[in-house]
Amino acid sequence: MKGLPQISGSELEVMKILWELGHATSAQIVHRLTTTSEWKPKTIQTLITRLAAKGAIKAEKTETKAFLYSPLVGQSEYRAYAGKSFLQKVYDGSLNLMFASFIKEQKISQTEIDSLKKLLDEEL
Amino acid sequence: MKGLPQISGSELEVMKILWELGHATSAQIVHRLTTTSEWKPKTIQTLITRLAAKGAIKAEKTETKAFLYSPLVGQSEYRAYAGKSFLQKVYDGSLNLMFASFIKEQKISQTEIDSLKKLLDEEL
DNA sequence: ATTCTAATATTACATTCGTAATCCAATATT
DNA sequence: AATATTGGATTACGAATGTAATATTAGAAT
Repeated sequence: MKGLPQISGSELEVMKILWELGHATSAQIVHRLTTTSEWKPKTIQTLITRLAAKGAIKAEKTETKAFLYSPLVGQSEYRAYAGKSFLQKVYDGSLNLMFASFIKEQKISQTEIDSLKKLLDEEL
Repeated sequence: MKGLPQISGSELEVMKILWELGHATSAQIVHRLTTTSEWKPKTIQTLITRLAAKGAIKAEKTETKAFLYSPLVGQSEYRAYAGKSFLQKVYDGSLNLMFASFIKEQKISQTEIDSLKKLLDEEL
């Protein structure tokens, strides 16, 4: 049971794409991110490279020169870890406190409230 | 709508003490943190100084040489901001997704479930 | 008044992050 | 084959962070 590699905010945007697509070439990633962000292609390349160096994604050789990248860290795995860290860091681990805070701060619709209550009911 | 100063993880530990005590001298902060952490006094001093430089806390002159430090950023203010950022960054803003994730990941007791449902009911 | 001490201020230094640019090698094009 | 293009590797560089040490200065003690 090791700790996940540290994934920075910018890097996370790359991860999101890989989580969505399953795998992608750097050209695909660059294409997506240049339309949704202000990053230059080289910047995106750097993020990809760093993620690979950290072991958060793997780069597979293909017949062409381009690698095919895929996530080695799963999104829910990441979310669980990030959530736990956040909870610990900001709320000293108190889930209730955190929920209360979120419910108070974010305006939350009746439909959302209902669906959350349903979620809680299922949790038995 | 300001934009809170960026508070790092280590710095946050100092903030927590000030939030708890309302205000404190550096000696007090150092005392607390040297017992609960491995940090050297000088390290803690640095954190205090940086927080002051960032405008997260204020340093008031007293009759003695020591300053009295107090938070300029409130804990709930911080939590609201940190929570919103986390939600956006990790769940792309979906509160439901996040809650579902937390409920699934953290083992959550029946009492907690009940108290959360109560919270949701109050939210009308 | 002089010295000791404790608090603040200044400086340090490696790592990570954001944000790229340059260099190099392997295909695609002409 | 010669060249253009493109993907990957290497290098860049400042800001923030973690973690402190050294230097200075203002009160405390003698």
